[in-house]
Amino acid sequence: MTNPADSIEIQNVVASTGIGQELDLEALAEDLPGADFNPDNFPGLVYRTQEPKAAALIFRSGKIVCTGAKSIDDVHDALGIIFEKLRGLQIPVEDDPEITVQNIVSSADLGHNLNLNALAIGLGLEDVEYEPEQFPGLVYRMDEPEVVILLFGSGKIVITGGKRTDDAEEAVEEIVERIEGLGLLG
Amino acid sequence: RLRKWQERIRTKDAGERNLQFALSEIDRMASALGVPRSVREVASVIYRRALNEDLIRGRSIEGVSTAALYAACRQEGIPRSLDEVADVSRVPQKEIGRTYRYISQELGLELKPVDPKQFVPRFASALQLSEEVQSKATEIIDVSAEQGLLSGKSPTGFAAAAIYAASLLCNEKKTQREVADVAQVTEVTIRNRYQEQIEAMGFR
DNA sequence: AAATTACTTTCCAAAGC
DNA sequence: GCTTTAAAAAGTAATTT
Repeated sequence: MTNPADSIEIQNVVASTGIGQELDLEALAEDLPGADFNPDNFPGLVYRTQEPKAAALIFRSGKIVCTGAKSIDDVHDALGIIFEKLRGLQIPVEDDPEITVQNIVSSADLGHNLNLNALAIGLGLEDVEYEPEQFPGLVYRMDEPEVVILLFGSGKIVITGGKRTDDAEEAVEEIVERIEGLGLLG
Repeated sequence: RLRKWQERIRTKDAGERNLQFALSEIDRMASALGVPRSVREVASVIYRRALNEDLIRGRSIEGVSTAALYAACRQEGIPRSLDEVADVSRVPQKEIGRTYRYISQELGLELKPVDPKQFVPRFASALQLSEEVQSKATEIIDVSAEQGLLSGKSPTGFAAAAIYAASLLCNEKKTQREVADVAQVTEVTIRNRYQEQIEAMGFR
């Protein structure tokens, strides 16, 4: 018996921070090789780090959004690289900018096929969105922890909306408990 | 005070005009889809409820009208696919789906997932297939759904494959292309669902 | 007819329209 | 609301080989 919680893999971490300094993005786009800046499309400058792989959106206000990292450590490493790059360009960056994790996307496997039709009714149609004509996954909004879970017929799931690593773990335990309680887990 | 009173009249008038427009649009789309008058009335009730609950704000009247009609068809057990509804609407399919999910949630419609079997009579008659093919298709849907093959699958594609399979079994063959056209799915989808369903039925 | 690419859904922050 | 960024799940669709 493998525990579904052990199958959890973090797929993406979204975090925000700021250097406490206004930026001239036009100039930065020139000085940062590989930077994408299209102010007509989007006000942020896009910069990608290779190792760890992540993408940062850098704004005129000095605020930064980091996404695509596979762990919270990777978020710190990727942002650390960006902070150093900016310092190298003579841009003053706060000593330890506060980094706030905004969202963690994880995947997991419940290990059994799911009858999504029965699950939609069992979990309660008021908390569920299941429209297989539009998307194959069942969308379940959980109250505690406050996350959104996408459940698929294969038993694979996606947990998103949480800010702590523990959220995914608690969510998996809770959803397994609920599905078992309904007698709908293999 | 007077200004506020005038404003109220103005919004009420606008609301009335908009309601009239919405109801005429529901009527127009319902006619184009060939749904019975009872469904139009259900759609009208849903639209009025959405209006009373102030769900139209930030959304187009057309979008809410179409979503109300889509919901009404489902509620009455004679669903139309989003593709079919989009064909007679002025708003894109994506917006209809998003608006439907919103009003469905807010009004607490709690509609169950669409049952593929509900498409069988309409698709089969469009293909001029017999009653025998219809009941065979229904049986195929029941058996394969019981074996868990339905989870996550599009109800139109599932129904289309069952109809295709049933037409073969009853010697009233329709091509995958013919079935795909009435169900608005691709031949690839029919082929994929067909293989699974045949297996589930114990054929082949 | 198989492979590839791309789009559907969920989450979140950022600045500005 | 929208715009952009990232990532997974699985189904469907449009292209390409």
